[in-house]
Amino acid sequence: MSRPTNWCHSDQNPAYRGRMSSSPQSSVPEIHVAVDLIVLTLRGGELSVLLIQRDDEPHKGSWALPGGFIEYGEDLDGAAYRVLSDEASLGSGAVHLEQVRTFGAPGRDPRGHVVSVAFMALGADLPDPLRGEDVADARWWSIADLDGISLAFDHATVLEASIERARSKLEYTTLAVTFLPEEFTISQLRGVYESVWGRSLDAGNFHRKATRSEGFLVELDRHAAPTGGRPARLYRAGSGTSLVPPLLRAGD
Amino acid sequence: MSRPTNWCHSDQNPAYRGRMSSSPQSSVPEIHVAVDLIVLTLRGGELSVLLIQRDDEPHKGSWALPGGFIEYGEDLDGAAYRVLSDEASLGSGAVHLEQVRTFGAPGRDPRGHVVSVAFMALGADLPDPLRGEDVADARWWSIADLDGISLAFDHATVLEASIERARSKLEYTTLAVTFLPEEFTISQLRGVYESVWGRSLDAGNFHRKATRSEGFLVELDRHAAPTGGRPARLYRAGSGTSLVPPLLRAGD
DNA sequence: CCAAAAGTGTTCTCGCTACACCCATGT
DNA sequence: ACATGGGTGTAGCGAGAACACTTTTGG
Repeated sequence: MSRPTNWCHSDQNPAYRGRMSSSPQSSVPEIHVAVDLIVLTLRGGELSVLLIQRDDEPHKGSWALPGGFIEYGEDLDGAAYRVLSDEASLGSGAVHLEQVRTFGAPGRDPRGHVVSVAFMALGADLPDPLRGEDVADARWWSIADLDGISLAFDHATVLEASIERARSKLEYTTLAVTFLPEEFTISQLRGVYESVWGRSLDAGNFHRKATRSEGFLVELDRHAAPTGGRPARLYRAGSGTSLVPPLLRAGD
Repeated sequence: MSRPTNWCHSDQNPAYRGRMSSSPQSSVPEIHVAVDLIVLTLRGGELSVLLIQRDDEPHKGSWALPGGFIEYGEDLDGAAYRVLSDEASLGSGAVHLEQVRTFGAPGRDPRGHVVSVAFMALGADLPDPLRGEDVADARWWSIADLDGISLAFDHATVLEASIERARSKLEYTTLAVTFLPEEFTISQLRGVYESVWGRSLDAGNFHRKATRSEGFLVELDRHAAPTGGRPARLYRAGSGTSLVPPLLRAGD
């Protein structure tokens, strides 16, 4: 990373010299680094996000994304997993974690300059959150129900960017399986696409495209319990990560 | 931003309380925030990146990406533009700037924990860099010539991620025009795709697809000076940003 | 007239859509 | 039997690839 060449302040700010001592003598306030988590799952066929109601100023009473500061020496992913486990009681095996973008406008947090790395976490049927400290409430929100709600900080923007990222990645990656349990049917997989994209897909065509994408699915010998019709074959996720050809959402 | 809810350290570290005072009393060293720039342009039909040869430890003598620390209160984009102007003498009008990803592994800089936001900057026929302070050398490298070279820090990874991002975005956005001057011909545009993707494209088919993509190009009444054949019509960039249908690189 | 680059036309193929149709189960 | 969801077959359409062909310039 960094500091490739002329360190902009290397000759002005002692904090940037040598081994980066921990206490700069200057009175310049520090920039803080945080992670924000956009935890997405499907609840009853609805794409849903985990939000927390703030119990402190600023934005007291507003709904916000879970997040927290990064500790010195901690990996970005590690911090995201820690927040996930602290605030959503989710182990690292249960979710797919992926960096979305970093937000660092100086005015986004009224208390100071906070640079926040947004992480998207996708999981299958995640449990109801435990209420953490300093939290008035915590619960899953269906994306559709968030229309009139205004989120704290710039979290509406962050959430919007993450959802669009997820929608887009379903097209050309095998990301959809992260919304499902270990074993699943093609119908369940189609349900993921329909829920995330908000449109219905032709069952027959979807079946063909999904089963023919190299590396997407592994066929099992078992079938799911029937739900009023022919029992569906079970599959698990294949080893591939990219979907060729892609599964496009374009066609109206 | 953030700090949505239970601030992980809000009750332990005074720096995270109230208005975020600038001088924590604890002895925990600070995390520093930097930007790294992947400046890409076309030089003689070759996709090229601006690198700087380090004049200080660590990695003294190695080639690295230009970069610098973010100042308190400074926007991420603003910091990127500042580094661009300081180290590459490029004004903000000349380039397209876009965030790629943030790298924050604690061991990536031996001097301390530096979280670095990578920005990709694309421009048309950018000038040779001026040599900044603390820089042994600075020059354009053709991507192809970098094969055996090992870059400082984790910059090889950062560069690789950026190039793949650029290649991919040419498919479904109008990003290619940022590599060209204000007015250009379809052949020049095709040359961008060929250089970045490293493969040749059918001139006729490309012409049709480019001119028929809504919002991609604006046709001008003038023509370029002929180069041994029929003079090519001039175009300038249209107002659209996404390319529908996309221009895929898949075929062979 | 010839070479070379800019554009246009044409054919073939392949993937997707729509929808008909058969399969396997519960009631 | 019939309803319901799982899965396959198939005709038609539309976009891309390959390449022939026309246009417009310079030598």
